[in-house]
Amino acid sequence: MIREDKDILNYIFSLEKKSSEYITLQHIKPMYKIIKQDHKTSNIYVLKSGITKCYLSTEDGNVFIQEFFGEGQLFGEVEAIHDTLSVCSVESINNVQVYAINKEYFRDLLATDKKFNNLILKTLTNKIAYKAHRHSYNQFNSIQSNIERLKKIFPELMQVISKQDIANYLGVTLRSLNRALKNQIEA
Amino acid sequence: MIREDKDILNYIFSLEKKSSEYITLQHIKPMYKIIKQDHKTSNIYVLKSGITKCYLSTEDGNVFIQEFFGEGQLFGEVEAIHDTLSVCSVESINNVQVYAINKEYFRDLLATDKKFNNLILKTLTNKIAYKAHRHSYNQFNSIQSNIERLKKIFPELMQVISKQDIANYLGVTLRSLNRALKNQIEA
DNA sequence: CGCGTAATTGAAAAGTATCAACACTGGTGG
DNA sequence: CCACCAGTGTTGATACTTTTCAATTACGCG
Repeated sequence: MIREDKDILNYIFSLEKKSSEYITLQHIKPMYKIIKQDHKTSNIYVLKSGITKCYLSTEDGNVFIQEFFGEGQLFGEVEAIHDTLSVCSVESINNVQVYAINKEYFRDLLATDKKFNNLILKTLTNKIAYKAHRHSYNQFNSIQSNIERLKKIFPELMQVISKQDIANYLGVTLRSLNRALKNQIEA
Repeated sequence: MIREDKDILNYIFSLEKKSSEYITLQHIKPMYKIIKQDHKTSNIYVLKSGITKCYLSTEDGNVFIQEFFGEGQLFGEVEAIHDTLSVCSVESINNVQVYAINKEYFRDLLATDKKFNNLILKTLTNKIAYKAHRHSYNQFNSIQSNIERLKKIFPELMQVISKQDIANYLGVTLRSLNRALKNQIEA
């Protein structure tokens, strides 16, 4: 559920020193919007520590959490490659450290650094495969089995992430989530 | 709903002549599995004409259609880049023509041909953005509005794609789809 | 014609959303 | 120190949506 990507993180770490003008480390408090949906982005980010949520808001005020990002996860890259306004918002959940990478520098790396290019390709395909499975699983399983699955792969779930966020991740109401949780205990 | 990708198609077309040993045009009948889930793949495909469906089957026999592919759409690339067994199955819906690209050649292109590399990056990010919006929309809207949306962006829907496939795309039962369609007419 | 696949429909059961009330917690100011 | 407030979490009752199960019809094709 909260994926990580050590390969990216290590690589960025190795770049950090020699490219300090393009890669800066930022310390961010909880509930800060690092990327705002439908806005222009000027950086690509790699999460060094903490957890963020990536979500999409609809016109009628609904929020759907696409994914929680863990260590090493990359975001803002879709916008940089595709040159569009931001697709999602990304917001810190706890205290977070991110490497902010200058967009032009990122594009440059992508064009000139084969190893980096390959890492990004892998990250993108990972994201695609992740989304495919996630959507499929969501559709066919009850709220209850979805929660059980989340708890299995991420036991600290309830301590770290608010109920509302979990509900928004599963695409259900908070009420339904609570009922499912209660039934689980009884069963 | 059925996306296309002329850029990829044109580029493959331009490569076809000089690389005929690695790129072959295949003519395929309806209901043929071009890629089988959980199997090794040896080609990457670009759809020249026709429509295919890309779907994921679950252990308990459910089928969830990720996407319908139209002209120029690429598939098998996730497996090639990531070097895994196939994530989804891809099956022809009508008569279909595909360019089958040798996997090694594809990787070679990706590493040496900057324009190609860039096209693939764009295609991957497109796919991610598409999936993000699709999943979100699916969650928050009733079956009825989902259908209305599909009909708007693809009016020939009902003539081209079976009801069962549409239901599997929306992640609902055929019964529910039929009820929604009937209500739509009455309203 | 007869067969298999696709499509349609009804009724009951299960799952979810909506609305609304109430409990718990950690801070803030009087 | 207590009262108050905002944010978060909990719970019940009811209405609505979707699935499940099952029966029937329509269609294309050898």
